[in-house]
Amino acid sequence: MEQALYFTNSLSREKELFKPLNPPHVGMYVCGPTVYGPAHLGHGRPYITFDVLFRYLTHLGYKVRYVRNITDVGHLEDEVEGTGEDRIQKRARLEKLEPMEIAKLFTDEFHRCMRLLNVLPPSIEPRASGHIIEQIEMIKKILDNGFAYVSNGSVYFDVIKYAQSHDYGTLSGRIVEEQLAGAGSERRELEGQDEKKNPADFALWKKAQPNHIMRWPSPWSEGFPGWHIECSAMSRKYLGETFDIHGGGMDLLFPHHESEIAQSKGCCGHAPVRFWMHNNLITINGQKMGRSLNNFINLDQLFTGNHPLLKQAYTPMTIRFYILQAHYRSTLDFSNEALQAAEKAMIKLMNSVKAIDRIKPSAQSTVQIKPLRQKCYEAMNDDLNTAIVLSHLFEASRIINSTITGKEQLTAADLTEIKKLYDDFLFTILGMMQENAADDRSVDGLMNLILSIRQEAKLKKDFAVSDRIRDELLKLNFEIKDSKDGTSWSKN
RNA sequence: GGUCGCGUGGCCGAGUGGCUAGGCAGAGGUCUGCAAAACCUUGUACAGCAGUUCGAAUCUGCUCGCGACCUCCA
Repeated sequence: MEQALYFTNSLSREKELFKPLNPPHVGMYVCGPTVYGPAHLGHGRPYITFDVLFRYLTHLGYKVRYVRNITDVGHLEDEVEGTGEDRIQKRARLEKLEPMEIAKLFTDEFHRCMRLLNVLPPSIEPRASGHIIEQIEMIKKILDNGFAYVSNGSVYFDVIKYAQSHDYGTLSGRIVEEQLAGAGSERRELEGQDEKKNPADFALWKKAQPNHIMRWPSPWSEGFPGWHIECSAMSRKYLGETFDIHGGGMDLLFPHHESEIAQSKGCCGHAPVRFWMHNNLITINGQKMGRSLNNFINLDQLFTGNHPLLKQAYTPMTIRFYILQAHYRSTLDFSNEALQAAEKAMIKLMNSVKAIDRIKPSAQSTVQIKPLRQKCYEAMNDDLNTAIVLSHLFEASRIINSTITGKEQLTAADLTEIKKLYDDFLFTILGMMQENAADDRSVDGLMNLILSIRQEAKLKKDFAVSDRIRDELLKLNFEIKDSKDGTSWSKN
């Protein structure tokens, strides 16, 4: 099916029709995690957002190469304290672990969380530490082109020089002159600032301090790559000098992505990315959730409920649903109330999906099912509006439930249609999944036995027994529901 | 100070000129031995002020409030 997908290109700040460079192939790069700590809720959002984009593009028939990096080279821990100590190194020293051991630990942890959230693995997941050579090659080329200079063993990108022949700041709407004017009233004291010709310059290669463990040889010094160069080098290697989509959180727009553009142009002479996409941040009490603000809740803590701000545990699918209920370009505020509402809504939706099989087809349908599919496509095509897609799926849910209570009727064909709607949009594209799916057959058998005993008790009007069975099962998280047609159960 | 964005009914959260978003919570009802679920009904919402328009939550201006980023916190 041919669908015209529009999404907001951060470069123009407008919705643009997406056309890949080389259809049906799509190259997509998303900034991945730095693996020096556990992933928190704020990290969950971009990976879920771009997972949905990956899934949707794939669903539309594109051949997507999705590259998401792992940053494991570490950078400065705390420049304000002036220690210059590598973050990963600091953790390692504290916990007496090798830096790479830490990186491995949190990479595994990250993967585990992504799996639980049903985030598909990317096509390629390159590590920064495995692409030092590519980064050095790129820096060399930028130096050759005259857009960088060596200073005391470090290499800096020359923003002023670059801005004379190229647009700088187009992505973030910044003007070099204003940056240089030093308008910032409280400019921070940054380590290595005196090595730069200009405060606007940024590092491509940093010479390592003696206590810096993570280091690699280079033509300029033993050191490590600058903050931005890894994404440029790895995207170029796997997606080419120009590729379709680059995604990430809005907090990366400047300086990270702006620098990526400058580096790539400085190296190859043209812009690396055609469509930039940025998801908004998750806030808590109106403030950005982030490591630096120390107001984050780890994904694992959400899953276990083990955090002082959490009133209960939330399942991975609840988290995913909560994120999908908002549009990706809006901020999303954390609260227990919001998560609890999402949990209930999700369970309601999932229950009606399960209930489809209980419906007996009718000769005629009393409602139109077909239009829902096109409405879902329209919502996805309009800047990935997952919130609207969900509202249509709730409409389908209402139809299913009304059919069960006899208010509506559906033909076998429409039942198939509605099932396919959920398969495609809820499961395949939005990536939701049933969490407590039908365990195993022995539970089915046991439940059938117990429920038949309860049914006999009810027929004998022995409600003490029937209620006891129901209440005790509920304590074990098996919820049973009586209806005219019999009793159904679900595990919560 | 600069750049960008936000302010929607009790809560979360869609929506960019006229048509019910949706979810959660609340109220009433149907069903039911009770309960739960489900279904039906129910909401003076669009920060404030002024303007454009036949018509604005949606466009313009101003005011107030909040947030993100501002060069090495991915």
